[in-house]
Amino acid sequence: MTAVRMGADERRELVVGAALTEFARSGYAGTSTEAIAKRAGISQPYVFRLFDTKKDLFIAVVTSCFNRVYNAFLAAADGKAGMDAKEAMGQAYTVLLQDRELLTTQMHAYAAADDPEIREATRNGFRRLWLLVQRATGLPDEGIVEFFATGMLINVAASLDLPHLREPWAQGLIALTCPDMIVD
Amino acid sequence: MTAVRMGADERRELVVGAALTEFARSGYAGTSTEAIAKRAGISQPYVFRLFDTKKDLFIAVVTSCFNRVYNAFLAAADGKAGMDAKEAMGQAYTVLLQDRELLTTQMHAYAAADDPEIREATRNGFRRLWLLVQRATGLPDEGIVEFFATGMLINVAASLDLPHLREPWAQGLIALTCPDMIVD
DNA sequence: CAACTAAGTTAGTGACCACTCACATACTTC
DNA sequence: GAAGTATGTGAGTGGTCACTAACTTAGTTG
Repeated sequence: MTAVRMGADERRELVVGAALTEFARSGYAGTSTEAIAKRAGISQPYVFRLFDTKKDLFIAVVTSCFNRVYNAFLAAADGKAGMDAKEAMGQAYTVLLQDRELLTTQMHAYAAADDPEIREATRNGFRRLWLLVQRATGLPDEGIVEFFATGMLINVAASLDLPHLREPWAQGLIALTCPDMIVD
Repeated sequence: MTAVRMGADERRELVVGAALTEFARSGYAGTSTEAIAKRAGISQPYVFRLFDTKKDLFIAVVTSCFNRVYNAFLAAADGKAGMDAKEAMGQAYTVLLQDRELLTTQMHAYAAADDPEIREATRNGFRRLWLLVQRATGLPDEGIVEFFATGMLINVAASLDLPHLREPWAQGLIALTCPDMIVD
């Protein structure tokens, strides 16, 4: 059986999407290239023609995640400044996080950052975001720190699936950081 | 060759310590029980006599991490309340984080929380901390959220090794969240 | 249509890994 | 000192995994 023929770049994007789903669930070390290939609908060796190593693929996935956040922030802050821009970007983040894969992959990237190449890719994504928020809001460091600190707490809350945990402390946390995630 | 004989409980603690080091570096899926056994100075099969599964061992490690933080917070807040208690616990956290293993293991626990058993253990640790901080400070939810949000940003910053990154944005982040981690 | 290139596959391979089994050796207790 | 129990090991085992080699098929171009 042969997959429908496709340009390599297009196929690569498709594989990155499949890999995102798998890496989000099981992390870098816990995901097999076989699982990714199956989800992408291609043979497993072909993954290695498109990406030299599993690590390269993981880095491509992480980079793509950060890019999506970057673009969403950029669009949200367009024409705004100061607290207006900050709030717009915060809002944009909670919308993005409806896609839990984006978020868990981010956590896996931080966790896997012991590896130098993965660390550098993750750093680059994070730095680009930081500088963007700084530029778009013009706020002092305290404001940027608060923005990202809240974001990271949201990530952890989602990792632990707190929105589905019917306990007051968890509901309070969600209500204050990302009310959009409340389920009922 | 046979290891010096030891009570099972004592040996278990020793293995948890060795496993902490290995899991911190490579995460749950990325760490082999062989590596843990080697570090602990025992045979690999004996790991499985002490802990039924690799997952059980990982959970023991995660639980032990949270317990260490819990005890440190408890001691720091002793006899204090309100912002005093909060500051004391924040200070205690930055001291704890001199041990990077504690912190990276935490990140690995969040990342591995897709597994239900690991998620529950991690949740339990997090909840215990949250309720302790709430009780010890008596602050409203906003204050607790801010405390943990900052903590999570510190975790990420340490994962990305930002203290060693000589860039202004990173140094600013560190200076505002955990100045104790500045290296020079 | 022949020569070439790009897309994709099948069939491995060597290494590793969680976990098991059967056995050995040291303490304890009566 | 014999019997029992807890601590520990050596030698597998079935399965998985990242990655490779060699081949096929589909477009493309002169």
